[in-house]
This record gives sequence, C-alpha cells and structure tokens, in this order.
Amino acid sequence: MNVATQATTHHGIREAIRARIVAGEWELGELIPGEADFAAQYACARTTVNRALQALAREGIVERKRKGGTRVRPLPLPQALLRIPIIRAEVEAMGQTYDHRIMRRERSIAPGEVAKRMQLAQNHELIHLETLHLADGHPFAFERRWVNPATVPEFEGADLTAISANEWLIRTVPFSRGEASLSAVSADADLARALEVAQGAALFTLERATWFDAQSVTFTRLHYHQGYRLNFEL
Amino acid sequence: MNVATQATTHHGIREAIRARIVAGEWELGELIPGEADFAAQYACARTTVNRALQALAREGIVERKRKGGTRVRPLPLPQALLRIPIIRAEVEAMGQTYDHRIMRRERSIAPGEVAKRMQLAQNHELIHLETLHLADGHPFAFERRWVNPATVPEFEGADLTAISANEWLIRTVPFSRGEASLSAVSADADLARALEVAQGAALFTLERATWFDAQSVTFTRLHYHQGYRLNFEL
DNA sequence: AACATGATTATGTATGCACATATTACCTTG
DNA sequence: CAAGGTAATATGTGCATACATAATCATGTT
Repeated sequence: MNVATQATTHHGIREAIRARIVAGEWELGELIPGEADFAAQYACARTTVNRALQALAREGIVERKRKGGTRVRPLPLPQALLRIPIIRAEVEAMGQTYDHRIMRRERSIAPGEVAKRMQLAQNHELIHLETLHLADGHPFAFERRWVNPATVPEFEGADLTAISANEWLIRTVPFSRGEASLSAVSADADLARALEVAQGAALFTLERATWFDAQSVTFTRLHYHQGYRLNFEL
Repeated sequence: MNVATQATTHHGIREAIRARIVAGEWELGELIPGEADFAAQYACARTTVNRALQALAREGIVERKRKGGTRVRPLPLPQALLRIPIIRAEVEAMGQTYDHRIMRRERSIAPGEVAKRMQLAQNHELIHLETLHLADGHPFAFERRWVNPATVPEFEGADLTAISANEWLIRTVPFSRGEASLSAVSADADLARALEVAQGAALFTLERATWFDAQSVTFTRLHYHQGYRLNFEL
C-alpha cells in the first residue's frame, strides 16, 4: 500500500500518518516511530515530519513528549473548533433580512450575579441594554447586555441603530479575551413576550464575558428563539 | 517599548506581534509589515516570523494572502476550541462518583429522523440504547443512542456495565469523524421521569453523529440535567 | 537498596537557502 | 481604451544543519 497522498509536503505526510493511525497500525497509547524514522520512510527531511506530527498533536490524535517520543492518544480527545456565530451574518446566511430593535437602554447597578461574572465590585454602575434581534421581522434572539463604562466610556453615546452593540464593541475593543458558557433556559414571562414563544419554552442560551487586558468590557446573555441549534464538526 | 517577550523563539515573536496588534498599532484590516520586515526588526530568520504569523492566522487574529501580505482581521473571528466533555471525567472532576444505568437495550428500526441523521436507508435496523448517567447517585444526563450493527457488529455482545457505550465505541472505533449540534429541549414525560425534573424543564442537549470512513457508527442524543452549563474560553 | 549523576535520546526550534505558488501591478498590444 | 500577457512580490514550503531542552536510562557511589 503506502500510497503517498501528495508528494512530500508536510500535510501530505500528515495525512499519510493519520491514515496509518486510523487504520489501526498502532495500538491506542502505543509509541509510533520517531521523526527520523518517518523521515527515512517518506524520504524527506525531519523538519517536515516534525510539522506533520505537531499538527496531529494539535488535533488531539497523538501525544508527544520530549524524550519518550510520540504515541497515539489513548483516548482521542473530542475537541472541535467552535465558530461562534455573529447574529447578523447567521440570519443573512439563511437568506433572511436582519434587523434589531433596542428595547431598553439605561444605566443601572449591576445585579449581583452579573457583577460576579464580570469580576466587579458590588454596586458598580453599568450600562444595561436589551436588544431583540429579528430575522425577516420575526424574533430570532433576545440579548441582555451589561457594558462597563469605566472601560468603554464612548459606549454611552454610541449610535446603535446602524450596527449592533456587539459589532460596535468588537470594532472598538477588538481583541478582548473572554469566557463563555452555553446552557438551556426556560423562558420567563419577559422572554416569552419578547421572543413570542410560550412561557417555559426551552431556549438555547449563550453567555459571554469579555475583558480587555484586566478590564471587564461586557457581559452578555443571548437567548435564541425556540428550536435553535448550533452545529459544528468534530 | 518593544520589550521582547522571549528571546527570538517563534512563539516569543508571535506574542510580541500579538501585543502590538492588540495595542492597536495597526488599524483593523490594515496591512502589517511583511515577514522580511519583522525578521529584520527582531533579528531572526524569516522562517521564524513565518511560523509566528501562521499561528496568529490560525487563531483568527490576522489574515494572510500570497501576494498582498498579512493584514489584521477586519473583525477578529470569534472562535474557540470546544472540548466536548466525557461524562465520566466531568462527574469525577466535580468530586462526585460516576455511575450509569442502562434503561433499555433493544434492536429496532431506526426512526425516520435518526436514519436521516445517520444517512441510512429507511427501515434500517439499529441497536437502540437508553442510558442514565448518575453523579453521586443523582441523574446527571440521559442518553439515547442508536448504534449501527453493520459497522460495529461486536457491539451487540458488548459488556456495558464496566464502561459506558460511549467509551466502548471510542475504544473500538477510535478515530471516527462526526457532526454535532447543541440545542435546548423541553423535557417530555419520559425525560422528566428519568432525570427527575419537572415536565417541560429546559434541558441542554448535545447530538452527535459519527462515521468511520463512510460508514455510520452511531447517533446520540444526550440531555443534561437542568441547569447544566458547558463552559469554554474565547 | 537508595540516591545522585551523567550519558543518551527524541522532540523543539532557529537558520539560510532554494524554489513553489498565488496574486497584484504594470505594460504591451490590438 | 480594453484585453491580455508578463514581471514583480509576499507568502508557502522543503531541506540540511546545528543546537536546545527535557526526560529517561544506565551507572556508580554511599
């Protein structure tokens, strides 16, 4: 066999080795040949094998340690690249018209839970925003957001009719890091009214807290309309 | 400033460039210096800069094109590495005792929706399995699974008391690829009884279909107990 | 037997070079 | 002026080499 997928490109070799692993040439947890061996087998430089094996390690297919070589992961770790959708793009990808409506916008004291998620002191004043995202005029998602004016003072006067708060913040504080969580939430009376679903409906929910440097930027809770699914590949 | 994070390692340079991007040295969408320029600035080889910039491209910080150079992503793409938890490990990580109980195990015709998700012909016979996962004896998640005996004939006689069906399949068909989706589902009568929650409770749900080569292996629908959250970092 | 020590080894990484490839920019030609 | 071809250019990639680093293994000493 041993049909080279490509010539001797690093990702040709990556696929060749992947195929051999998938075919079960080595047991789970077993040591596979060293870089030098593969280099000889495929008649290429060790550098090239190194790139291939590092890629497989990133994917969770193999485990590598300095001395002790490379081994097939005992249990391949189930990980996937999750692309968090931008609502506008998501709606437009379905061929529908995106729009959003700001339901509420005010300064208020951060609720205890929100302050905790943003790692702020109690009684911190935040800008609270409630937005309804629409697809072809129908409710698509409901967003509750708290923005820290200490970090983004310009937000107070921002015009959010053309672009959403999300896009405004991304443009203003582009490279903030964050934590997110996914969950299922029952629609309370407010949510049910806003999203036009029955009270108690199960809503897919995405929460996100973001920081720039050590400064809290924003915390969002996004409730999608009933029946929403977030798809991805493993 | 220009304080080198590390000597001239590719990931030292990666962080140095990332810092400059985050600090706003270049506009969103703006062209940043070429590999050769950076190599001169940091007194290292172009190869090293190449690795650094490729890593930033993988992260979604920059965009690169063959001629036309490297530019800061207009909108940094919100992506995250999602590690899909293995239930046993998840429960044990909370310091609780994991256990599972098989509620049902039978051969049956695949329901239409399941057959579709597994890309099988109608009236295909599958092994249907219902498992309740327990944490310290309390319901943690309820799993409905269909396994294709054409792909994994040994599954029929597998002993699923020691290890769960999930782990059995991972060990037997380790490197299968798949599609997954996350959603929120209302507990029906069966689910409510099994998970000991009120009927209509919002349940976080993970569906997964996996294939080995072109052969369908299994389709699972996993409903977590009320209040479950899946956390990850951005 | 326990422990410190150094040799060995596999991966990690930097470098200089050459060539491949995609895409833009420009210039020629009808 | 438009169409088309060609040169210039930035990234992509392979290779040979050298050295760095971490972990293991064997060795020898107390």
